[in-house]
Amino acid sequence: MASTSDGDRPWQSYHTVFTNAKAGMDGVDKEKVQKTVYEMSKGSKYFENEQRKEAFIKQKIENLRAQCAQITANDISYFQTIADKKMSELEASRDLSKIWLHSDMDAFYASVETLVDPSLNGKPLAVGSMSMICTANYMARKFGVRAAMPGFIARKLCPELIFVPPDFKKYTFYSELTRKVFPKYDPHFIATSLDEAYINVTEICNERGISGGEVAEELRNTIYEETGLTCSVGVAPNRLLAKVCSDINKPNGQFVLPNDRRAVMTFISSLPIRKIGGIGKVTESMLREVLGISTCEEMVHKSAHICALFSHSSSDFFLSVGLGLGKTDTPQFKMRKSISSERTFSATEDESLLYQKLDEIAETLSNDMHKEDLSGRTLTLKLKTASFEVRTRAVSLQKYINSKQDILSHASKLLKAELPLSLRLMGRKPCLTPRQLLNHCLYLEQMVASLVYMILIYA
DNA sequence: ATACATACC
DNA sequence: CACTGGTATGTAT
Repeated sequence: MASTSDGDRPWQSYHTVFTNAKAGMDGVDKEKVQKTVYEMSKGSKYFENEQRKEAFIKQKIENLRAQCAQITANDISYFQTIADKKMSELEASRDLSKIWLHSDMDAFYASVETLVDPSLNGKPLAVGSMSMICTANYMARKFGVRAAMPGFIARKLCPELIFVPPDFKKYTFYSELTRKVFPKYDPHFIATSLDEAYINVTEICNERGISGGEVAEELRNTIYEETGLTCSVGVAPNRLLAKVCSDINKPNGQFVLPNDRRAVMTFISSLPIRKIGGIGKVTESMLREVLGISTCEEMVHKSAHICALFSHSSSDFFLSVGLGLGKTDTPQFKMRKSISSERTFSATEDESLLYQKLDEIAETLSNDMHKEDLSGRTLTLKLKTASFEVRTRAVSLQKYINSKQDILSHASKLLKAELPLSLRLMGRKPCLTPRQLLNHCLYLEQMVASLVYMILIYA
């Protein structure tokens, strides 16, 4: 376990997400990046909060381990029966008749900025600020700079790094250009963000008698002609696998996984679970440290343990991943379930300033809701303290609301109720720790059933 | 229904 | 100096 002591290399135990294998990060000196990120973060409030979160996750893993140790041979045979039944049901649902593309623009925001200002060409570029980077171009990634990294750390890793502030109008414009291409291949394509989409090309392939790979080639060329931007594409029998595939030959590349069960199983057999959308840092650690699972195939090997330790929805998901399954249908209509607005500002203990911030957020939220003719009846206030601790407080109302005044009055009540509480929490160390609120955010949430009601009112 | 955590871009 | 913002979903109570 402890083959190296943290005393010698403390940065090794700081589990940032910044050193994961990611497209364009091949030749990066991970040790150096890890060390720099650690050095820049250590001692900060943010860092301390991360340590707290890590300790919590470690505890969760310990609990799971203990649970795992209690499982008897009898239990295992019982859960193996459950797992086998689940897997045969899943297997029966396997659909290899569809060909899905996942299209993913390469370093999208950075590429758009370079397209608009060619003088940026050939330079390491980050879109974002000293606080946060949205996207880094491939040259910057060579230094370990990447999305979700704070800019001041990125500049340490790459002093030449050029920063460009985000301009979502531009990205939306180019996103719309790409979205004019997709319908030629699938009128019901699914856009998941400004730079990503799923395209069902089954019919086009049949009509024109060409392969998914050929469609992908053509689509990438068309997107380049229409936008001047490159993208990468994955081709696979389902959306989950197509997404994994689009990352394989990034940038400006594609990868085809044929519609063949053997090919899928071979692909899955060595695929690290972290490559799967929905399996992040925490889930990866849990599965690896409790059950020794690191590849998708091992989900099947440990299926009994998975069913014994995890909920139905989790175990169903893990087993389907182990079998290389994913969604193959096009959901008819995706309705939004929530709308939110949040803003980070420098920590303050001034209550009138907090109410002023709340006012601004309520205004933004109300405007956003009116744009889409939405209203909701569950309002959530989100607060982040100066120590990065996040709290949420919610109320469900009798009526649906969307006016600034309604939002503000209910949110203010929620905030008011918190202010003495944060004072009490800090009560142990009087004067020294003011009730600072770094950040507060406002959510208006809508229940699924409520949305139907809303449409009746507003549509 | 509420609170909190995880994940994705 | 400086660690986002928007949405969905899972887990626990």
